[in-house]
Amino acid sequence: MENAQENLTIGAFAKAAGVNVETIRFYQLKGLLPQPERPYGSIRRYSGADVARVRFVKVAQHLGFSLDEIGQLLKLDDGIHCSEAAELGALRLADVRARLADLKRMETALSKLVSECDAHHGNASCPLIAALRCC
Amino acid sequence: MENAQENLTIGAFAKAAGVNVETIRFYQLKGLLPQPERPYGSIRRYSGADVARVRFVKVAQHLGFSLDEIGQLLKLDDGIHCSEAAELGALRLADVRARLADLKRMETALSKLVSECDAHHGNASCPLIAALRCC
DNA sequence: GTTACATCCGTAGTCAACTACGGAGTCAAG
DNA sequence: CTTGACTCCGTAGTTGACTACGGATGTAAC
Repeated sequence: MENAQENLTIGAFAKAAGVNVETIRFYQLKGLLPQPERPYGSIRRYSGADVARVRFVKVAQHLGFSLDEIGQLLKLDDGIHCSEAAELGALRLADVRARLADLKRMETALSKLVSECDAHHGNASCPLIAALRCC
Repeated sequence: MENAQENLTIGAFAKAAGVNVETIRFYQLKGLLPQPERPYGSIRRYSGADVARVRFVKVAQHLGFSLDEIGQLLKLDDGIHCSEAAELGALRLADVRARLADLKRMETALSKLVSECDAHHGNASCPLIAALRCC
């Protein structure tokens, strides 16, 4: 199944993967994609497996993994190094939770200030500016 | 009150504000700090008001404002442009909330995957890797 | 008055993840 | 067999918020 596309040129490959051609080349440079064979100084060809690999990268990125970490995950992509993968996932999770806590703090502070500003009518000084100035 | 430090050199100023000397100069370049007078080709001097200004920048940064936005806020720092400040704050708040939602989605997905990995003992393939591969 | 440290200033480098450019080579259609 | 699009490849630019460098000058202490 899903043997739809083989022998793609880099342009068709990029389109199939939903990224720019330049991104493909960038990923090759970074080692996230193999440099494909190039028979007799001609053009490189890509397969559905390559498309899947780029999708893997994009999904992982969406979960907060950096390209470096995704490179490590791709090395574990034999399915048998689950604990290593889980370890990377746990690191990411911790980071995501830390950022979440940070953003929640921002949200609390900002929404308080904005609503104070909205309620502010007199000639007292602006609560938002005052909050920034005082601390 | 708080007339503690006047006539600070840039080094003392940076220390008092908790940033590097280079950061001060960078802020001057960006227009966040005024270029102070320099009598007869000598050394610039800074006051407590400058320290307060840098603190303002740092507090605002912590709430998610970019340096550009902070520049705008500083222009409103007369306390009478509350609605403009509130508008900037509302923009930031919307952005913070969007990022919050994004991170929450990441958190949900990642924590599910990591706990599945932790519960994974057999020789089935790694849930995390599988999740990245399939989508 | 000399030494040692601070300041001045412009330019360049850092990080991540691309994006853009440009000149050459290759490929497919007509 | 030519035209026009695509590909190759290396290098450079982008964004934001700094950080580093380095030679010249100022300044404070002894």
